[in-house]
Amino acid sequence: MAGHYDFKMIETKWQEKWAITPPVEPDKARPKFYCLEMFPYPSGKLHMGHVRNYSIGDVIARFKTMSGHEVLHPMGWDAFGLPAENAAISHGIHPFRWTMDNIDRMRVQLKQLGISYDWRREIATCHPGYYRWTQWLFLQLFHRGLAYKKKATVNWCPSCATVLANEQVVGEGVCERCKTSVGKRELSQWFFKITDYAERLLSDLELLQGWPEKVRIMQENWIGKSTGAEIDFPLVGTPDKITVFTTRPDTLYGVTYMVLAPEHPLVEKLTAGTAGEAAVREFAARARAMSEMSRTSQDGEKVGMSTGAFCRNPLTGEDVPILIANYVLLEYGTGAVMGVPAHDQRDFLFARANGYPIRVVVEPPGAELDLESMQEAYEEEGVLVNSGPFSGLPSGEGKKAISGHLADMGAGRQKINYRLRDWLISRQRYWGAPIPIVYCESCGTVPVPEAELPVLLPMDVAFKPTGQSPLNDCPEFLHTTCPGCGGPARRETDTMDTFMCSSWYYYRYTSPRDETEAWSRTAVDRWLPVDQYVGGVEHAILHLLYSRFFTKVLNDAGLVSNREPFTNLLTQGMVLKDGTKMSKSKGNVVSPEEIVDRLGADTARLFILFAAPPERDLEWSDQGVEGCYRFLNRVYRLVEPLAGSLAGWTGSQPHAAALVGVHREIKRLVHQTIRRVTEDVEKRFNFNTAVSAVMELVNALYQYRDRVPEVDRRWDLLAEAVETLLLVLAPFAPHLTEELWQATGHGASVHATAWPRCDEEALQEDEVTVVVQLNGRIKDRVEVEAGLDAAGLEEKIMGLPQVQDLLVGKTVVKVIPVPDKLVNIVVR
RNA sequence: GCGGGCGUGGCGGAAUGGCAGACGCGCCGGACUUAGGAUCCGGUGGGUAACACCGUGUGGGUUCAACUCCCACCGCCCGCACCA
Repeated sequence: MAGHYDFKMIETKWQEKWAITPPVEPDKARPKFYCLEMFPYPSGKLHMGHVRNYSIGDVIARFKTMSGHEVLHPMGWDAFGLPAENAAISHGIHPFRWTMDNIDRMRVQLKQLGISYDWRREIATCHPGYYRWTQWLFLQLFHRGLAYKKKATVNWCPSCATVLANEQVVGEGVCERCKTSVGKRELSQWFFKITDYAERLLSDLELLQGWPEKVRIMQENWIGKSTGAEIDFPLVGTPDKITVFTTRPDTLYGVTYMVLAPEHPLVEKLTAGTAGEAAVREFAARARAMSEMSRTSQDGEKVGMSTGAFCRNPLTGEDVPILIANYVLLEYGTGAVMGVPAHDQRDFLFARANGYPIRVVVEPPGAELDLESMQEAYEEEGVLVNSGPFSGLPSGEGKKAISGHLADMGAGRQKINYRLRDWLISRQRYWGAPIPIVYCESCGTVPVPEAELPVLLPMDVAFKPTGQSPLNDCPEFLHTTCPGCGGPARRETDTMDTFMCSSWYYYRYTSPRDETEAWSRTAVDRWLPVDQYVGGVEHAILHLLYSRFFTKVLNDAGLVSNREPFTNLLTQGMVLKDGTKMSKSKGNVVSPEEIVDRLGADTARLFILFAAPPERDLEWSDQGVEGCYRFLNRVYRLVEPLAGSLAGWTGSQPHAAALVGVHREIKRLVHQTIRRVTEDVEKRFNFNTAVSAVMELVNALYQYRDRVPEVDRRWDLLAEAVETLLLVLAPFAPHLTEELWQATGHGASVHATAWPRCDEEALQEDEVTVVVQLNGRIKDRVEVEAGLDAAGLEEKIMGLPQVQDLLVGKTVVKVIPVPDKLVNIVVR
């Protein structure tokens, strides 16, 4: 395409130069800035979401560098995981080979984008030099009592043939990765006690003021703290009891039945040998099957049946029937609920449908509830009634009084419950970090000593879709000796959830090649916490919560100094095409490779930053990309022909006071642009408006060039303007700006040059346009001297003849002057 | 159901309570040209001959002044979803 700049030549040239001589070298004297983007899974190809993620990160990193920071900006690969193993099963390629080939391809693509990564720090989680430390971390948790193995009913994805953590079951009970409906299995698995940290993970959210509120709220809801009491209901006729968790001990007098989850262990005991045993068992089986299916298909219908047994209300001494019902979950609280139909909507629906009595014990202040006409449970605060000695108390006080009384009786206690479950980290798959544990007949479960790490993943294994780790079929791996007694032992064959590998990688970047420790304490203390983290909101819970958990454990262990890993978080929106997410099946995928090849990396980056603010979803537009390409060409055509003339004027900054007319206006616009771009990048992350500010400057410079005769041009001014243009555009379009920077006579890299400073004096205006309003409606615009105070402005405007004309026949009620902006005259 | 977000030209999007629609795309016109799907210049919310006037999802409210703040509602998107 004639007349277009040769982006291919320029981009290749600078990428090669920067690879040999990085434009910016480390400088410990500068304040640090750790800029991190979520590392990708090496699927084989970059997609537009990656381009967006890394373009945003690169603008921030380059801007911070130019603003005087020493910036850590690393990249790596989240390289363990299922797709590699599935490729092995279906195509016979070894996961290692598949992953490494993908990494090689994607690295090339990333380099073609010109992102300013420090490639010397590149890591891959599947490298033994990395996963050795993932295993070491497992041991740290193990030794602190935070890793344990237990038999449990766990989420099982039949398609991935492995277990999943609760966090990996999404939507209507489907697998986070493959969207297959998740089932249950009874398995002995390794867990991390993240629940020990529930309270701190919750309360420390307050420290994360640099995170989007949305993400903090999502984590808060996920942790799901609820405060209440546990209450014991003795079983009639046996020494056993049923314990319930409730947030409403004030409604204890309203209990008309007790409900157990169908899977509750007491159910068997209560019904053994009774006439209803078979029926109950059948119901429980059916409920279990139903809960495995989509929960929403039940449409919230509440069904249950009696066990025939009774328990005793500890306060009233009343015997209440024990039921089982599908709406009680074994996993939450104690798996048992006291039924208070008058004050809990679920109990209400269940009681109404199944004919259980409803007893009102809380009434709204100054009103009475009528059982007959009640359409729903009354769940609000109120005054206790029908509650023995507690009647008359407001429900808040009733809560305290009743729990206090129960505590005195030994029948209840304060209790805080969390929705958060422990993190299941075992995976029955090959392509992950082996769990460093061996099982010995005489010593039991034995951790592999640190000195023996890494537990290497054997390369020569068979890949079969069995639902068992291929490591089970690998005798060399399986059989080992016990580190304790030296006797024969068997290795753990499960590998770790890949989220474990990605929960600590940002520490490893600080000392990526260290072979003696996971990280150097000095390096971690220098760089952590991450100052800016950028990534998709889809990681709001899983990755970010796990990383916070790890950081707290490491902090407790004295291994890091920071309490939180990521100070500021930017969650970018998705890249859409035709209103929906790009996907192969919809055929609306735009390949970054093709865009870079056809229009260049600078264009691709610029468009993706310009098309929308970062948090919002971005609609891909082929024409919009062309527009950005045109803009960069405009920059090139503006600067390149002037380059020779400008070369002699580098660094010149004509004083604003020495300029008049159009020259002065250009000077002002140059500095307005500096101010706008700086604020948009630094404070608001509004890269779209930053780019538009630069576009306005370019438009103005074209006008200046075309309208000011060559003899009248101020070359010193033009040089300042072009320098500024290149500097503020550099983080967005690093290659073109570097090319033009060199062409205009600069020696050092534009990326190593200091960010321009806004000269306040240059912003000064002599005259401003003031809007004249009548009752808020615009009637006129007037040029007045800048800086007039309110009184001066009012006097000036009211004295104008055209303003007086507007006021003929009207009475001025009030005048509101806003200096340098407007005057609103209120008339009748 | 609960929690969060978003509704502005033909489109993507701008607007510390103070000139709605910056910037870009598209479209229209002009210049240059053998040519233009290159480039440059101008125009472009609706409405009108021109004014007036009407315009930020809908209806209220606060204010001298509301896209912006408050209340109610409608629509779309995201998260959680029988959490006791």
